Amino acid sequence: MTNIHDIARLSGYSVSTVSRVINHQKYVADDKRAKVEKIMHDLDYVPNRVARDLSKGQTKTIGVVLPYANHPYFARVIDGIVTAAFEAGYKITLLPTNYDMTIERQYLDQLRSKAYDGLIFTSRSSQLETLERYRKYGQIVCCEDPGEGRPLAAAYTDRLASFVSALTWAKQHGYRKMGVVLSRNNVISASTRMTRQAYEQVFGHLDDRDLFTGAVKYEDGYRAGGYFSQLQLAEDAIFANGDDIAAGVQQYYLDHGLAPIPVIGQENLLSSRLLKFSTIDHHLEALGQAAFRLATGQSTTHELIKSEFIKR
Amino acid sequence: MTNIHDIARLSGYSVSTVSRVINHQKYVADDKRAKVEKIMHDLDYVPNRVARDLSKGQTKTIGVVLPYANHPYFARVIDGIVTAAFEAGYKITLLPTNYDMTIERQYLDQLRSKAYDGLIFTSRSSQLETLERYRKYGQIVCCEDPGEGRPLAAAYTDRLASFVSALTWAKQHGYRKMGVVLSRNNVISASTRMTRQAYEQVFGHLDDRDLFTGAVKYEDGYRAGGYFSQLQLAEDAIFANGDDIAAGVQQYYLDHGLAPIPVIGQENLLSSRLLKFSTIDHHLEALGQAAFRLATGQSTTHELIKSEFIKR
DNA sequence: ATAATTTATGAAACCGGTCCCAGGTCAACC
DNA sequence: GGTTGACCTGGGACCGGTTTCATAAATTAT
Repeated sequence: MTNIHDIARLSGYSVSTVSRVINHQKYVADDKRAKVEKIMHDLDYVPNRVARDLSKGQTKTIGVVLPYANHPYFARVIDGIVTAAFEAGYKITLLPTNYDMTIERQYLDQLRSKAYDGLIFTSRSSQLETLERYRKYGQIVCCEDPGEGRPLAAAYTDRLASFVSALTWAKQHGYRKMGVVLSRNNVISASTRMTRQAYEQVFGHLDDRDLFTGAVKYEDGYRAGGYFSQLQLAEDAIFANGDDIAAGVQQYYLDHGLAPIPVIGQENLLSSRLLKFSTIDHHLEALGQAAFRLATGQSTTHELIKSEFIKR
Repeated sequence: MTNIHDIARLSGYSVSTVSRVINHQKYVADDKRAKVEKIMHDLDYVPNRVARDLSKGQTKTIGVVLPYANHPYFARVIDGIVTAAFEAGYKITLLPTNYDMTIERQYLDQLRSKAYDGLIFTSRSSQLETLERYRKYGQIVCCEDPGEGRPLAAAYTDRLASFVSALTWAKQHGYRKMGVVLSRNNVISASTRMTRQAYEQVFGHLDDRDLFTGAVKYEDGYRAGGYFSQLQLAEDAIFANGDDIAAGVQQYYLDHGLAPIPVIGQENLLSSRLLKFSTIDHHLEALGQAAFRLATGQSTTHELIKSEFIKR
């Protein structure tokens, strides 16, 4: 494989000069530039990207940590990230964790090893403190509100506000009690925390029996439908952590000849449009774009993306 | 930032020995190994990934070329690729092209520059010959049947067979003529070629007026619905290049009070389950996994993934 | 006891670039 | 005429690892 030294030798000039030509720097005489370019072209030479990255100490690559690749939530965020990265000439590497802390730690160590210039945590299992500890090895962006004074860049949606307005709207519609579907029932998940908080603000105490957890996709929603319909707790409606999940709930009631149950979903996916139920659009592409911008910067700014409650 | 030379100096041993410890090679005395490990641990040392990549001449990274990131077809393929890559300890970089040949070429040049060990083309705009020319710089996998004797690895679904069986089934159901929705109406797109071929095999000549092109997502399907409904060509049903698109077609008819139109979609997405129309599941995760395996191998094998027609 | 292996270690070349710095030319300016 | 500064060029350290090779000690085989 031909390298910069070959080009230098063949052109009769120095490696420095060739490097200047490659990088379109000034202070190269026109004739020499032309000659070097011709030789590079004739030899079909392309500079080695890895060598450049090593020398420069940066890879122009951002790692995106996410639990699973094929999930509409993350697909939308990734879309935003990839779009912004493409425009900025950055590459995006996908880092699936399946919510395994050990694997998250591996990715943090890869950041230390200079494999990425920065990391975006679209979701996390590790403590915020852990992420902060790795902050010195590169930019780290999280997609939730880390709280005031945290030395982490963050892009997040105003979940609480949108949840409150959605639930308030539901209450005004006469729903006395709602069932809630969540993914992870733990304190790490910002979505879970905000949902509980909004629920209690609007409806009061959230009984654990009105809660179905572990829902990630349609089938889980379907199971949640089974759960809520068998329960005799008389939820008037269901607030789900995703449109596909909400669709699953509704479908269960439909399949079993039960009275249709109103649902509110999230993400404004196709399913909510087809079944015409209300949803919250968190503008995840914008979230992804903001996260990317933060990942390439130095600041620890917090950026808020407005969520939008869509009544149907 | 501490490097391998620091560890060598502090431990009193040579860089070679430290390297052996890092890579768990044999021929290091137990006591020295322990001492080196202790020092690495104390200094919180992590070997630089880029330096290793440069030295080894491989990055353990596969680039995935795709038109757009947020599309259910590619999301499923990516899911398969990422899953397989994770297990194999490889990284996946997303390379969006928006079907721009110039950009595809850039990614091919990045392969030359050793930025990736291999490239997977989930879709392409360039000629196959172009891809083949870059074959010598790394493994290249395409997701379509490149034909016999082509020096390219390939993983693809038996589109033609599944299309024929779907259309045959439709014909047996009494549909005399079907409208067809496609994304790109050109000879590069394998999906387009196979669709035309299957249609002509089952229904005979495909009139251009029965064809709606440029459909990528739900809204495009909706527009296609408008097109077909206004046309007085009496298509009995629509064969679409994706479930979400098929759903759009149906939704248009529904919204405008027209008689429901049967549709056949593709990918077995949620929309087809919710609206209960037939679809073809191309098992895209399996496709992605196969593509990844090929990308890390040396062979130019062709791997066929069976598609499945799901009648509803 | 000697030959043949296996084990252990370090020096140094190598991967392929970037970039600082030193040195030289030449026109402009005071 | 001397200083200044822009322009041009090359040497070589540097980024941080891997790997080949030479050397030597410790085992094992004959």
